Amino acid sequence: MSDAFAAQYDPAAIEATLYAAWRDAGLFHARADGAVDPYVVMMPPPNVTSVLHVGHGLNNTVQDVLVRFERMRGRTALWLPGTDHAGIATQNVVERALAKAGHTRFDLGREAFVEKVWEHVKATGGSILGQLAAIGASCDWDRTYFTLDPGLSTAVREVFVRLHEKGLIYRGHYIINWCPRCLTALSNEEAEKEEVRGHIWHLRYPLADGSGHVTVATTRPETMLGDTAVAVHPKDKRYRKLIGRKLRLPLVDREVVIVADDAIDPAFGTGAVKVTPAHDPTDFEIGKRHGLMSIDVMTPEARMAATVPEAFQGLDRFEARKLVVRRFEELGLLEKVEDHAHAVGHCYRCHTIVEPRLSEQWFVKMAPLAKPALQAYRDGRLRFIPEHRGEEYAQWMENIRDWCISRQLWWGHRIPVWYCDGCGKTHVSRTDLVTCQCGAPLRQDEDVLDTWFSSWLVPFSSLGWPEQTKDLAAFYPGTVLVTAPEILFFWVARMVMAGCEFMGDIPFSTVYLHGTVRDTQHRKMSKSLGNGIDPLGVVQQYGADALRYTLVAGMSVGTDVILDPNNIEGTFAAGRNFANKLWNAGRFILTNLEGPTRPLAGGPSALRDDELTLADRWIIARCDATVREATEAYERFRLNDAAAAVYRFLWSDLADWYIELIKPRLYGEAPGGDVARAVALKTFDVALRLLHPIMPFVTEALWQRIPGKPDGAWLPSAGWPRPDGRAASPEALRKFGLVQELVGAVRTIRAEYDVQPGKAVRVAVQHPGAEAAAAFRDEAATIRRLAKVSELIWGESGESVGGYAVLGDGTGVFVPLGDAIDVARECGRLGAEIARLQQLVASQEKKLSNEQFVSRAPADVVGKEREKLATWRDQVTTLQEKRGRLGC
RNA sequence: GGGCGAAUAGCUCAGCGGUUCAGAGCGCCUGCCUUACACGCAGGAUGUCGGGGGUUCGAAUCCCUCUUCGCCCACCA
Repeated sequence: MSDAFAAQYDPAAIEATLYAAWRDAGLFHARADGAVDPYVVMMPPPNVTSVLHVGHGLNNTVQDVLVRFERMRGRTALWLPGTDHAGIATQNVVERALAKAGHTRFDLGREAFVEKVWEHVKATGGSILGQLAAIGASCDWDRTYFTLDPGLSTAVREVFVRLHEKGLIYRGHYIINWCPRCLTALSNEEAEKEEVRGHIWHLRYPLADGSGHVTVATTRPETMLGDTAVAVHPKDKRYRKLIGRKLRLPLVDREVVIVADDAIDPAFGTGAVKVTPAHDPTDFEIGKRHGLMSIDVMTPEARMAATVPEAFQGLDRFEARKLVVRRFEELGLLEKVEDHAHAVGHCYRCHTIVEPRLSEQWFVKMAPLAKPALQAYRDGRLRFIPEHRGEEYAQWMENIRDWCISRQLWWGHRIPVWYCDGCGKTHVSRTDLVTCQCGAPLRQDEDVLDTWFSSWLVPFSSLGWPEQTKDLAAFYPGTVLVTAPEILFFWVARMVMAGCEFMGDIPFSTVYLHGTVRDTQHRKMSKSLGNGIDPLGVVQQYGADALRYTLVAGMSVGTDVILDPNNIEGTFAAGRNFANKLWNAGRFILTNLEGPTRPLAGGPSALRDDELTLADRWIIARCDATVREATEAYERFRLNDAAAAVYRFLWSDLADWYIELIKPRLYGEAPGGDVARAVALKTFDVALRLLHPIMPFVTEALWQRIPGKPDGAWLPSAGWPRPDGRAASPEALRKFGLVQELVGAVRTIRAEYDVQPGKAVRVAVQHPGAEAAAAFRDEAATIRRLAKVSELIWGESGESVGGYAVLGDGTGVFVPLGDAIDVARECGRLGAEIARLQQLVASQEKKLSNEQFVSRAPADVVGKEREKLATWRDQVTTLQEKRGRLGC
């Protein structure tokens, strides 16, 4: 450590050094041998090429706080980091780079392209992990994984083969979500439904015999080029007679039949539905039931294919839509157009509208996997925070649909399936195959697996599965999964299913879903909106602790974190200021240790009561209460409460009061300096530990300077403070509370009467309660010092002009101010105060004269209310006496 | 179309086992460079706790309803 103890905390000067020291000391490494009550957190692996954004910042700060907390409590804490190869996203990045040079991946060919992606990943990939270090993330870097690592790839194949053997993986022709931009199939989850305001067109299809027409309603007129039927409900009287009749499809001049199908809702649209089996899932099912033809009318890029009339060929689907509508209009077959809002799927990577498309893909049968995963939730073995998220999980599990896992990409785990063109056999294999048993060469399936097909395995694949490793034995199942709600279904739910299927147990028992970081208009932060906050910029300018504190203090269970990208200073200053406050409090305590002090091996309570002042006992009690509050808050994931508790203790109690009032003792102007030093140091030490999970750097920087700290000891492994029964003292809290009230009252009077800051005043304390009297005697020096009081008078001061106040326990406070004050103003003030109290008295009397209340409310409640009334009455009497003496 | 959250000081939010609960931080106003800190100290103002109705001796706190935001799910073309 540098010896500089500057008046201003400089995070940039110490963060990197401290982080390296922790890492080099092996503090973040969890040993599988002799692991103690393991606490395991799987980091949601960021995309390998991504750059840290504030969402990552929030997610990883939360994980780090939890992990540091549990590690300090002595548990073997494993926070396992990794990166995701992110199939579509990463391939897109490299393809865009190629496009700039005027090339496509097809120009390069598969092998060269994949090589290129690897180059890109090796050159730039994983830098996000270094960025996590910059915010203080205490992950076990020795175990960092990449989803394309050999070990994880083995796990992927193992899982594919096992599921296939169980009949849970199959290949088939179905309507899937197709992204015409990424040129790949997507899962249902990857096609994000978004409300789109469009139109619904009513198109007339003439009957083949010219005897009339049927009107169909559609939101996608261009698909009519691929219609092979019109369907109506079998019981729909309007159309019953037409079932089986033929229609002549305009534009394509094809005859299509009218079929009856239960899937049709007679109440919607016209009750007659055009059927396009190749471009709509419902139509596909109808087509299967009625043996209809499927005509694919689009190319992979969603242009009109060679299967449509020449006039439409090559047109983009939306151009084709316009043209179809125009043609219908020209033919007099466009009945009407209505506005219509409906949910349309968008590619989650490039936001292009997905096209439902018939194609051959690989699927995982999900229902059997969902069963135990749902059961775990129903049993209470898997819990969600906030709780209501569990219902979303359950709903999804209950309505689960099969998972399309094949992607028409090149970057990813290639599907471990080989086809023989000789004998036609299909081989599913753990190892690469070259030749078929029949002697013919094999060719591997061209597709790769969905990126999530590797990430759903990480709770065990990252620990060495399918090998039975020590890590796996020690750290599976894990403990908590921390993430944003967005990937609940993509990742969390699937991990639970994989854990149940392959490990026989859920991978974690708690899912903590924190909010999303949004701007003040509640918009998600994103590059395209330009409303993002660069966490690394914040770290540079304000320090990692300020970033972390702001994120943690701003979050509460179940709500989003709102930050203002247009007011970075206002957003992060509080965190920076707090770090600086801490730094200066520490600077004061640590530089005032010269002179005798007490070794406090057993904690503050090791001091004998008779050598502690009221203030000492108070701060010790407050410290102890803070230990309880903070610990419970961390345990309950109420990180903002933990932050607030320690903030209050450090700033309001320790800095504002205790440090101020022990100054005379430290300077040798009052006895007990050794005890004050010991108490200040010890309570400060405790506070540093309590705050370390949230603000690791500044706490460590200060803790390293604590004298007597064992050589080579670091805060992350320094242990967690325990609540101490002997330290708790309600009596000290009450009594010192009265001292604070008294000081506050005098300060208020001083301010109200513009008494010069340097000028001392006298204070008369009148009919104090027993505790107040004792407290004021004990802390007379404190009162004199903090309220600038020259003399504490017991009873009457003999003067009549001055400021009055009444403390909560009824003690009167009179500050004689001689001619220096405005009598009329003080009379008014007293009058207002009396009126306020009288109102309270009146409503209290009413309450207590209410027979219903007195008889029905619990006795202790009634007793308390009576006490309140008595106190207020006393206060009124006191104030009226004062008013009388002022001659109001 | 289903399901679910949230509405409390100018801002972000606590408080929701009913009876000192109307609070915190930031912001704002006033006075202070008091030998740890002006990224500071002291003092202060601000809210019919979204509207309406109900239960109760008593409701931000429980129930109903309305309004406004937000989230999740959904093959009504």
